[in-house]
Amino acid sequence: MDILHCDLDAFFASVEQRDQPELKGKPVIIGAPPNSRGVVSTCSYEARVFGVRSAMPSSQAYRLCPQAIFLPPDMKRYREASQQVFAILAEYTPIIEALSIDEAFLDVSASHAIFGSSMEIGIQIRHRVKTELGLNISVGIGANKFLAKLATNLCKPDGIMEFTEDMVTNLLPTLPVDHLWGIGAVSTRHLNRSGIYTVQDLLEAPRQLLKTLLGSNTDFVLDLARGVDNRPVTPYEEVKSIGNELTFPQDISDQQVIEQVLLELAEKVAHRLRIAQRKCQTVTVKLRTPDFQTFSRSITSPTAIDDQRSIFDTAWMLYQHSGLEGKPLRLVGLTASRLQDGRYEQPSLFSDPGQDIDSIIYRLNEKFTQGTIKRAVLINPVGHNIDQDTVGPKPTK
DNA sequence: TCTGGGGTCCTAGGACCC
DNA sequence: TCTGGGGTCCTAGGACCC
Repeated sequence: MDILHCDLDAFFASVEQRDQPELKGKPVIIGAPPNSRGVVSTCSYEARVFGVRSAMPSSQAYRLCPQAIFLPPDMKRYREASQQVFAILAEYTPIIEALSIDEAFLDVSASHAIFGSSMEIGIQIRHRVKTELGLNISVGIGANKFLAKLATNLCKPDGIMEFTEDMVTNLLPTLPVDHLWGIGAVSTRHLNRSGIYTVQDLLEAPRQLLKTLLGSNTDFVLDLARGVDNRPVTPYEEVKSIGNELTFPQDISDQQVIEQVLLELAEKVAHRLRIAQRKCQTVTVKLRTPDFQTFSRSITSPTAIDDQRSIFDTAWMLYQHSGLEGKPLRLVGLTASRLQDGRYEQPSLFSDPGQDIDSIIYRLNEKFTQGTIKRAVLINPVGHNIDQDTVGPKPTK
């Protein structure tokens, strides 16, 4: 029982209710406004009573709870609060794995001599986060990550629970299959169609059937179903991709607008690459049509890049060869992957004058505030010569 | 009802090489 | 003249997580 899973309750909404006392006790929804195409990011428990949930379209949330107070996310404040919480967690063990801004695993196996049992540590953490930061944090305790997280999910909100050996035997088998890590909406539907609803059903199902339903995930899921999870708590993992995307208020087919959006996305991605001291070899453009079909076009080059100009030029070229040029789109995204160490000059066959300019813009923006200086929209995307066959097939629909 | 934005991992087919 | 087998890389799509 050495793994703790700590999860802040309705985090964004709780920060707002803490800082604006007039919101206490009221349904608060953090996310996109109800008349937009966006979704709910987080909502207070007062809003959940009405059936409002994370990831639900804001328009639907409004229909369920018209009296709710809708607020846009203030990520800067949430990040500050998150850092304060993580500072408390770090006092109990150095082995912390952040799952997101409001969730973490702690390996406390070496912390008992100083801080007591896992339950005692959990109680201390909850007390301190509550009294020092005014936030509720739920804590699950288990022999491994999966059981600890399961405990949190069962004791939320504002709870603490240890998932005991006895619960592995008597409670885990009775839970619905979607409580298992990696079993989402699609797998649940497939399993249910085959008469598999609970963890016990899954354990009794023919292995061959599970293989066809779950593929390579089968062994991992069967382990979880028995309460086995050997994944270690990993404090740091190198980021593998950096991307930004944008859903438009209305569908856009004007190529000049798409160009401008790609330029802005390229600026954001390039800036984040530099912060992370990374360069990318692969650029991917994501396009979503009004019927919600999503297409991607990517290209990998032997030269790693991190400047806005090169990223934009590549993205624009991919868009122009996507087969969706001039078609209405509801979303455009841009992702950099195959990341390399960006601290050293990458060998290149060609010199790129744009890179120097971007370095200057970057440093100036670092020195003042980000976005003060921007590259003007004078980039001529022509000049790239790409073999059509290397871009991939055009969408058939 | 009408679907965000940030990610990770997996699969399958084709190109290409030996 | 009618066609191997293995391995790796790239690309596109999709499931899943928070």
